[in-house]
Amino acid sequence: MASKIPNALLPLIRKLESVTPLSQDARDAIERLPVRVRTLPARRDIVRDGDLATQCTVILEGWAHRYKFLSEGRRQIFSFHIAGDIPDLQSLHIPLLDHNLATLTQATVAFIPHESLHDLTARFPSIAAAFWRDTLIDAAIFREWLIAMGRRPAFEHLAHLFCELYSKQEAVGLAGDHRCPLPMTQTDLADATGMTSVHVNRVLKEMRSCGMVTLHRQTLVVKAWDELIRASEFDAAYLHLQNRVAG
Amino acid sequence: MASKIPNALLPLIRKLESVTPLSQDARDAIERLPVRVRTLPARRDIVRDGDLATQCTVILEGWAHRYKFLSEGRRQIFSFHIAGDIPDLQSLHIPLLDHNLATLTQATVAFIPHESLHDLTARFPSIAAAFWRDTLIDAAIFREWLIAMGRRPAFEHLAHLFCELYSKQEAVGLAGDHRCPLPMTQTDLADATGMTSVHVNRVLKEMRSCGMVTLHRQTLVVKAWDELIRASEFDAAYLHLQNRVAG
DNA sequence: CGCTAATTTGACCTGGATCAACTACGGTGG
DNA sequence: CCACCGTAGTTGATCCAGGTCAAATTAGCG
Repeated sequence: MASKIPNALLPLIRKLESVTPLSQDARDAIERLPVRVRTLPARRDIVRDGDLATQCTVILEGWAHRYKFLSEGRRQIFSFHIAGDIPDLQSLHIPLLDHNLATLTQATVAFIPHESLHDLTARFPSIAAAFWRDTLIDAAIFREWLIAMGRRPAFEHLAHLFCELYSKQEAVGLAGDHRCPLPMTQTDLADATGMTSVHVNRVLKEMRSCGMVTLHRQTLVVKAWDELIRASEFDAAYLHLQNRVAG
Repeated sequence: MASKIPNALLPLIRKLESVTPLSQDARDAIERLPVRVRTLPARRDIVRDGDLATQCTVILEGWAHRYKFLSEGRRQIFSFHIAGDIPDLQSLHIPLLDHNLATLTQATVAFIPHESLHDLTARFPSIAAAFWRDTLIDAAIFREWLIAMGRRPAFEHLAHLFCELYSKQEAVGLAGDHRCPLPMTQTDLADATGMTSVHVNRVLKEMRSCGMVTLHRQTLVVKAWDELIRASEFDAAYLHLQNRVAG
């Protein structure tokens, strides 16, 4: 089932361009990367804590997430990923994984050998820079999550997360009109925000009842974007998008 | 006062080598970087949220920290930095700062122009890789802080932070014998862990009274390292140190 | 239609926040 | 050398955001 699919990596190119300009040469080189494409069921681990990675994963369609388990079944989710993301790009320079990467929904992913990526970045410093930049934005998002965890109450925290996930999708053309897919369960949201699923549920109820946001059937609908931004003190600057979200 | 000081960047080399092996050529090239060395008082901002950076900062002596303010005086600290660290290395590829970098104690720092660093990384891919790797470890530490914020109770959270700060110092020869400098106030610890200084104080009291750790006069003394590790489920793997902490 | 996972709700509890003193200590100026 | 002052640390009393536990209710889905 290994195959080269023309333009399979288009989502990756679109994602990189949402964050860094690319030359035509660079785009072509990315499209010529050897890829192994797979479609995985929901909630399937892709790489695990402790693995030694030899390839990177590009999400082509669907959602993925990174997480880690602690004792007594506690779980922390670090990030959610959409088409175009390379959630384990870091394994290129730190092959020993310190957390898990798994699908969230059914997802189509492409695997690219580290070797090919090392070769690509050696030939195209601009792509190396774009990749590095991508991992730095990843870190910027972690910092924003840290703020939310440490200093924002539950309502603002969730509101902030919704702004982020909407903006990220909007930047690659997967969202618009103040609505977007959001296929995670309330338990996932809880493990991402350090709350309880019960409390997530109550906060969502409050958001619904104050007419700000609804989350139903895997779809987020923002009824009052400006208010949501204001309530969560969201500033998209940390996402370092090329084309800033209009509002 | 701008000057080239021979071996001024030795702490940087030592730090990089704690995390990646370097060739003699690479070490020499780093030592030849043009640096502007300054000694700054405690609590002095180095670069600020919103600045466009044109240089990177190497900590040569003393401590620094990164943080961000929210409304109503809330503050979140993201990281603490010691000799050898380049806390704003990311500005090399994302010049627009999304947080503040400041000294914590009086500190001696070296500034290196982005230009020189771009030139260096172009000539030495191995150094580029080491730098990239360093920013990735930075991100790994953020993930660990996220876990602590989201899923660890206060005692374990602080214990984990102490393990991390001890290990990081131990790796570059700044700590040993289960004791190390820790010059932050209880308010700083609170803003790093998402707690209140009052609660930090009570947790420290508990740690003291159960004979695990004392923190007095800017010095951390770990009385029961194994217990501390166990209590906080600390696993130094995420620091990706070359010479793993013995215990 | 039946089974399982996800959401929702209620009752109650607690870790950590808040508020308000009070104490210890390293300067610093007289 | 000491009196004074500002910062940091300590403590007690009280409160509440969010956790815990348990039981419905609902939504998907084969």
